[in-house]
Amino acid sequence: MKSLEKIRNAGLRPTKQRLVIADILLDGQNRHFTAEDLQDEISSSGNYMSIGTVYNCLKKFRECGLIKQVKYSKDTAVFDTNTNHHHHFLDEETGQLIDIDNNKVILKNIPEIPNGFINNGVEVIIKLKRNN
Amino acid sequence: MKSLEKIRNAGLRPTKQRLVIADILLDGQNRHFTAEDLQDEISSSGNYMSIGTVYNCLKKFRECGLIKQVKYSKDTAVFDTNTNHHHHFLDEETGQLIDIDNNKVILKNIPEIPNGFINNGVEVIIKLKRNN
DNA sequence: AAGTAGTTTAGAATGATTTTAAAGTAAATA
DNA sequence: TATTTACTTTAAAATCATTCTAAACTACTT
Ligand SMILES: [Mn+2]
Ligand SMILES: [Mn+2]
Ligand SMILES: [Zn+2]
Ligand SMILES: [Zn+2]
Repeated sequence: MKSLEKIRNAGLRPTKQRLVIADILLDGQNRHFTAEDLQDEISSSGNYMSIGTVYNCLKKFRECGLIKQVKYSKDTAVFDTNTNHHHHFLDEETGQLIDIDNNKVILKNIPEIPNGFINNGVEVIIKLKRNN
Repeated sequence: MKSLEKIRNAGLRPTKQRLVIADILLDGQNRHFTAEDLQDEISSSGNYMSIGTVYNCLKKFRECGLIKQVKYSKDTAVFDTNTNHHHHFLDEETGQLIDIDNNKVILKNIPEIPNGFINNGVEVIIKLKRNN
């Protein structure tokens, strides 16, 4: 599917900037990146985009489910092009994330959900340390 | 154990400010709080402390293992007085955390650790949504 | 008591993200 | 197609949590 269609299907206006970002991000690869990482890739691809627009686009993409955001990697916002329910290995030193397929992790016990709430998704983080 | 001992045992100098904080935090209750939350509690207890000092103390307490830090709750730093290995319920709307005992969660499968790394701890987050 | 290293503080600096408001563009309407 | 409307982009300023700076202070050592 073309970037134009993906953006239209998501209910967003296909601006030049959103198309540039969609071309970079929505290529089937699973990536974890910051706003600045993306701005650098945009530059490398021969385009220019203000950092404000990068943030605006990422917010819109997130809101309509084209990407996700990961909260535990770095102190800066990290986005994730893998929109499936999945888990992560996390190298706490560097913030590097590696995807874990949902079906690779099986929880035997899940504790009782507190009163007034419902389970809205389980996320497993396996923290990693370099071995030597 | 008295706050003075706890601080000494942790290898820190028992300053007036660290004692005030230890009195508030290390009372056996399990709390999740921000630097500003703590500064408010310090004020309520009739003491004054600059926000810089609150941050300095929390950093020292964290470094010597008297408290932990949770990375996925809010955008601001959240600290945790429960230093045992444990998991969390997370209300994503509010950032509220509820502790889950380590033994309440059993993982049946853990995927193979990537090459060059070792497992440095598994953390489970059960996201919650208000039910109605 | 004197010296040294560590700590507190107000205020400045930092840096990621958001806001502002003006100019530009996509979609809707005539 | 021309006009209108709503949304988007942008540079620059603002925000805000956190860290840094450097001077005054304090705990510990000798
Ligand atoms: Mn860069
Ligand atoms: Mn407050
Ligand atoms: Zn991922
Ligand atoms: Zn906790």
